[in-house]
Amino acid sequence: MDWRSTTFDWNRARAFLVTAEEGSFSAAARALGISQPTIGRQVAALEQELDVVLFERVGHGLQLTATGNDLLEHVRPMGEAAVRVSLTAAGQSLSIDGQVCISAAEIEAFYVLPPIVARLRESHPGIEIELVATNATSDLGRREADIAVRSFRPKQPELVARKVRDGRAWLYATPDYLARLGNPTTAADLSKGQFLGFDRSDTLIKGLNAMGLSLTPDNFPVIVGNQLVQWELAKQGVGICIMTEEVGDPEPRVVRALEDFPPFPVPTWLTTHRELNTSRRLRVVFDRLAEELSAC
Amino acid sequence: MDWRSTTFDWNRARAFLVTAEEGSFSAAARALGISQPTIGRQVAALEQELDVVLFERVGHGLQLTATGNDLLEHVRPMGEAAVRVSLTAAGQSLSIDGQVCISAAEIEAFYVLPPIVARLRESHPGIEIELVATNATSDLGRREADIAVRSFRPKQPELVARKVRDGRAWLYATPDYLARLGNPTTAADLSKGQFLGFDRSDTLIKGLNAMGLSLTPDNFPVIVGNQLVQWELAKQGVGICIMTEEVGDPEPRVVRALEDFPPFPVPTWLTTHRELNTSRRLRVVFDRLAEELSAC
DNA sequence: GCCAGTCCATGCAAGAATGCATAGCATGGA
DNA sequence: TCCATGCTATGCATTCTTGCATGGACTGGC
Repeated sequence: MDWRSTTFDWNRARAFLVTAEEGSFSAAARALGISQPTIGRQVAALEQELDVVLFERVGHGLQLTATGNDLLEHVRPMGEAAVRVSLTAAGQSLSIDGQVCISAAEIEAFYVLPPIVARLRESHPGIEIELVATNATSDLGRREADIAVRSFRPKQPELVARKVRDGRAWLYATPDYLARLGNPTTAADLSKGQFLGFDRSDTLIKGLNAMGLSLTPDNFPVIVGNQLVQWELAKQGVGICIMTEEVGDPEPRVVRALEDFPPFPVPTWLTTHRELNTSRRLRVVFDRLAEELSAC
Repeated sequence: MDWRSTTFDWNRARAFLVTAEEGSFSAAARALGISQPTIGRQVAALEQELDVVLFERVGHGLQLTATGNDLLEHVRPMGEAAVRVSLTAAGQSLSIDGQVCISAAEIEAFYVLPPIVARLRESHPGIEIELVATNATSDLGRREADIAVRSFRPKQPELVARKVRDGRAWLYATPDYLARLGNPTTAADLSKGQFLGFDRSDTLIKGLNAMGLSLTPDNFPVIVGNQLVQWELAKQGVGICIMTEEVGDPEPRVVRALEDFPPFPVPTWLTTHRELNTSRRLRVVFDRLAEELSAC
């Protein structure tokens, strides 16, 4: 599209519109809350810009010319659209109905979020929730999600982040598997165990070793990207899996691998984009998540 | 109407519209012929003004937010109306069809203008002519007429005026009436004559006396505001009437009252308002009138 | 006919918007 | 991996716009 044809000053068009509707520069100035000389000059500038005569200055007051009348016919819908823009913008901060997309790791999405979302839907039926269960960190900057539930603080400084919980994770395995390992009681006993890993990076190894274990990539013969599948494998005795205590403890098929071992700290961070400050809908969901996640 | 709701900067709305349509600040800047920092700052200012987030700045390029999309829906018709404004304004100088109102003194409207208007209508059928025959000088400032045909230069400096003709007027009466006056041959002989006047002001008396006559209000027993009626009275022998030679000479019922008396100069001025410079229609009619009136 | 009220036009100083130059950064291809 | 390209963000000098104060002119009522 060629935008050159709209290069005339739109504010001057507004000055013309309000002047024509109100009947005088002074009245238009009062209506818009700006000064009368400004209105007069804006209209004069528009006349010069479009090379037309909009008003005939006739002593007291103005007289709309035929040309001005023709133009007014098209400037008026411009103003009506502007009103809708303004109302829509104001409504964005007020109307609560609409979609909110929450991204969370698979475990949270499966075990933690469903009851929270159910209660939210009950109290705010107008808010539609899209739940994205992925271990990949959704990019809030690209609006892949509105709110992310993560176990780390986001790096981007333009995002809004709040730590809502300090959780704990333990190592779990079936009693059967542990028996095969010789019922380990110390960290050293686990160095021959098989662990379930997320990927081939050594992030998890380093983390576990920092807690006192001494593992190598050989301890991770099974790599499963999907955390739910990983947990299912652990429950079937394939190996040792790290899991938050809220999920691991109630599971009858597994037990903690080392009872006297310190837990792994797992913080929960809520992250959202800047619209938190302007969208009431986003604020409602964010606050609810923060409240519920801190409580559980 | 409450215009407060449209107080946001319309130019910023345009910056937003073009940015959203073109996909980037730089592209929008090129399309509008202004600089990229300006576009970026205008959009940022609009976001702050409306308290919404329109774009997510994500490295290379921008990402329209849901809010931005909602607002775009209403800004787009604003832009479409703006295009129509621009096209209409440009068309005002180009389209020739429409009305033109010509004001003229009764004599000109009756004897001179009809054939001119007929030829104009033939060559430009799209131009509709409204002819106002009145001795009162129409106020072009108030758009009571577009073009005025007058025998004097307008006082208002903001009007466009051109002298198109130097005509001459004489004193006419019926031979019968002149015989009753004793067939006058000098100016002094006419001081007992009965003249037909327009009104009770002494403008006409002063003018005639300046030419060498010596008249008083007593010489004007019959006052007729309508020039056509006045001329009809003269043709029926009621008195002496001043008339342009184009009208007076062809009339068989009257003769010049004083053959050797110098004629009264009667210039013809065409006057119009400032739109002559922007309205092609007005220009066509004005030029045609100037041409035809100078020729006759 | 006078006077109060209201309107538009203009000079001047303060404030805001703009453009240029440039830095910083992400993307896609050799 | 490096480079070329195109994007956004920012500092600074300039230009443009705005508001205030004021003058001049017209309208309507007493």
